[in-house]
Amino acid sequence: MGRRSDHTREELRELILEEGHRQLSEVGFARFSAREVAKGIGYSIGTIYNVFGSYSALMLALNGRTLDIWLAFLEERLAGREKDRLDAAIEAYFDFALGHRHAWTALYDFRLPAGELPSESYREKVEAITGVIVREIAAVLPADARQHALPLARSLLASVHGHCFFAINGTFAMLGEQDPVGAAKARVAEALARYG
Amino acid sequence: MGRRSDHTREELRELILEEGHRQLSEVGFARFSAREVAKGIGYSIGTIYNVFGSYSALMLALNGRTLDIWLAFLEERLAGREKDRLDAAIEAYFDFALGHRHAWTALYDFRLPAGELPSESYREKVEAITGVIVREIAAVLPADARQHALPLARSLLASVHGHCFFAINGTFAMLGEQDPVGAAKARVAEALARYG
DNA sequence: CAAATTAATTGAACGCCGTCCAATTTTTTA
DNA sequence: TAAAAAATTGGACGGCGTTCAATTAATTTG
Repeated sequence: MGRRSDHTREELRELILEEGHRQLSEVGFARFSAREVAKGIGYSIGTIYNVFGSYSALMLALNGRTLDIWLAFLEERLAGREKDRLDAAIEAYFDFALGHRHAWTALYDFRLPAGELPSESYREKVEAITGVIVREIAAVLPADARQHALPLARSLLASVHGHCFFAINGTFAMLGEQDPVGAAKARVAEALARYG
Repeated sequence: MGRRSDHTREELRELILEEGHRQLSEVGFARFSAREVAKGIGYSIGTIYNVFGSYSALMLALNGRTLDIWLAFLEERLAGREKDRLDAAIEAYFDFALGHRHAWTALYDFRLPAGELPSESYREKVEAITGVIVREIAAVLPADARQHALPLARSLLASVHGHCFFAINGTFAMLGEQDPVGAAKARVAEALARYG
């Protein structure tokens, strides 16, 4: 088969990302393959390479999509919430990771080959999620401590991430921890307590 | 070539682990291959399978070796230290991860296929490292708060892990965090302050 | 000591993978 | 309508984990 006009380049890109994310969510990073995505949309492997150029570019785009979904999920959980917004954000972190286990895990399992850098748009997505946490932390800090919101947000994100990661990869189960979410909330509360 | 007697089964196991860990540390998990290890020790791929049975069993043994080295590293850093032992442990966490980047990363990049469980000996190694932290936390807690040492240790390990992970995978760099170790120490100190 | 048995080792074969690219076909341009 | 450009294919390549029949050496048995 030669040139087709079933889809524009943009449609094709969207088709691949849609099917790719579906498959990634289903089989997980270790079993994910670009060839299988091509099969799934009825195109050949070569077409994936036409559109994305490489496996890492595809993975980065898929992880970008996960970040998009994650951000939307987080904002939705916070929307309209009056009290305990940070706790809600922590719960959302865990719920998203547990509910999209494979996609979430792929965010960290996939590493760019040495020398390659994440695109600007990928960085923006990561920063957008961080931005939500910065905003929520700033909101609970006393006015004279607001300048600590960004460093605190980065650090508390790391703490929550560690708890979530151990919950998902089995480390906590191995060590007998039964309430990872509660532990994460406690650590965040202690950090904030310092600023009165 | 048929049966040889160059090495006993135990020697062969050790040979494979030695070379495997060397290669894993050099090329990282994504590029690591059992075939290449076989080449490295002058045996065929079949022999690796005779000794370990599968790729996951080999990886688990290699990660077990990393945990052994990590535990020894941690204990050595703490040996003879009088003050700020927990801070020293946190520094050791980061220093080990940074100094053995590929091996440390492989501990988390490699996931057992669904259904397989880590061996008892692997669990013991993880618990041994946790045990060090439990001990150090218990030592700084007031006597009437000692029962919190284990849950606190699990949780603070997760926090420190999150910081270390973000330091190594580039998330912190992306977000402008310049002092991951300092942030981790601050979070741990705040958690302990509560029992102060 | 010789013959039979057991154990270890090999490497080709299989079906995957990411990657590349010459050939083909359609669309667009001239 | 002819020429140029763009898109799509799928075979080829070298790699991977895994399996296993064949081979060879060590060990046991008679």
